[in-house]
Amino acid sequence: MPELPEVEVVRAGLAPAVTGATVASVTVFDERSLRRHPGPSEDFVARLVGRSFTSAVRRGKFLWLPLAPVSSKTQETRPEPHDSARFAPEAHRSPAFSAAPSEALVVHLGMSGQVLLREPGAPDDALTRIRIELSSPVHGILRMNFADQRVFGSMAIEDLTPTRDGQPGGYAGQLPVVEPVETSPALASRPPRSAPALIPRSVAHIARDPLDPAFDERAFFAALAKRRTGIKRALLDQSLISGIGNIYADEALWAARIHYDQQTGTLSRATARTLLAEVRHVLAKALGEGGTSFDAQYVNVNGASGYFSHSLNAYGQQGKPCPRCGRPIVREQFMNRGSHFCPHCQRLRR
DNA sequence: CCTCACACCTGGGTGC
DNA sequence: TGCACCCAGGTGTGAG
Repeated sequence: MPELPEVEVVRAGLAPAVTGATVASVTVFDERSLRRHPGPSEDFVARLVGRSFTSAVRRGKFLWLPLAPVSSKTQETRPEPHDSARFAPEAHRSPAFSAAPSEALVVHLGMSGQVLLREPGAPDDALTRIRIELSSPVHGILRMNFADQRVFGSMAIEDLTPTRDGQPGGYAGQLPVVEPVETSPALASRPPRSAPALIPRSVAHIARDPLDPAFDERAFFAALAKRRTGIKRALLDQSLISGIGNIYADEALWAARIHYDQQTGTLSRATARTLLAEVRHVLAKALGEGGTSFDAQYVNVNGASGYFSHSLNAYGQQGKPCPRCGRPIVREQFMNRGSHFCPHCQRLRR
C-alpha cells in the first residue's frame, strides 16, 4: 500500500504483533521480493530466524522492524512496554537495552504490497511472496504474509546508521501522554521520549515526511525555490518530502488550487506554506479514515479496506464536477501517470 | 549536481 | 469466449 497513510495503517497494525515477537521460520516463495536484500535468500532467512523485533518504525512510505541484538547468552525475549504507549524502544536508559539494534527488516510495499497477519495454518493469501512465522509472548504463533501482485515491493535486512540530524529515524507510535506532576516549562517543552536516531541505509536519503515533528520546513521551502521543475514532480520526489504519492499529490494540489506543472520557483512562500498545510491536512484526514482503497489491493494487516476513497476531490474524479466550482475535473497524462485537476481552479500562472 | 525517461512487474477491466 | 490493449497507489538508475 503505497502512500503514507496506507503504510502507517500497516505500521500501526503490525507494531503490537511484532514487538517482542521472535521469528520462528521464514519461507521465501519468490526471490524477486528480496531484490533489495544484499545477499541470497538463504542469507535473508538465516539472519532472521531466531531474532526478535523491537518495534515498527516508518518514514514516508518506508517501514522497518529493528532487530534486537543477538544475545550470546540467551535467546530469551525481554519484556517490553506495549507499543501503543511509547515511541521506539530506547537503547540507552535501562540496562535491558544496553545494546541498540544494529539492523532491521526493511519493508517497502511498492505499488501493490500488503503485509497480512494470519493465524497459523490459515490458507495463504493470494500472491504471498514471503511468509514469516512469529512467536509472540502476547499473541502466540502468528503468520506475517508479504503479498505483492506487481513485485515492486520488497523485504530486506539492512544495517541501521545514525540519522544526520540526530533526530529519531522515523515514527514508531504515539508518544505517551505523560504529564509530569510538577510541570516545569523546561520539562513541558521537551518530548517525554525519543525514538532511536537510527535509519536503514537504503532509507537514509529519503527526506522526513511532513507529519514528522523533525520535518525541516525551511529546507523544503528553500529546495522548492531552487528547483527548476513542476510542483507535482517535487511533491513526488521522496528526497525532498516523503510519503506523498500520486493520489495525495493531486488532492493537495487541488485543495491549494495549484496546477500540477506550476514551476516550483514561481510559488510564493505563502503559497508554499498553504500547499504544505494542505498536504498535511489530506494525509492526516486519510489516516483518520484508514487510508484510501479502491479494491482488495489496499488493506490493513487484517485485510480490511480504508474509506478515504469516498473523500477524494480530484484523484480519479475525471468528468465529475469539481466540488468547488462545479466544472468537470480533467485527467491528463503526466510523468507516465494520470494527473487529475480542475482546469478552472488550478490554472498555470507565469 | 540536477532533471527526466525508463525499467522493473502482474492482473483486472474494457472494448472489439 | 478470446484477446489485445490500457490502467494501476513507487523507486532506482543512468543518460544528457
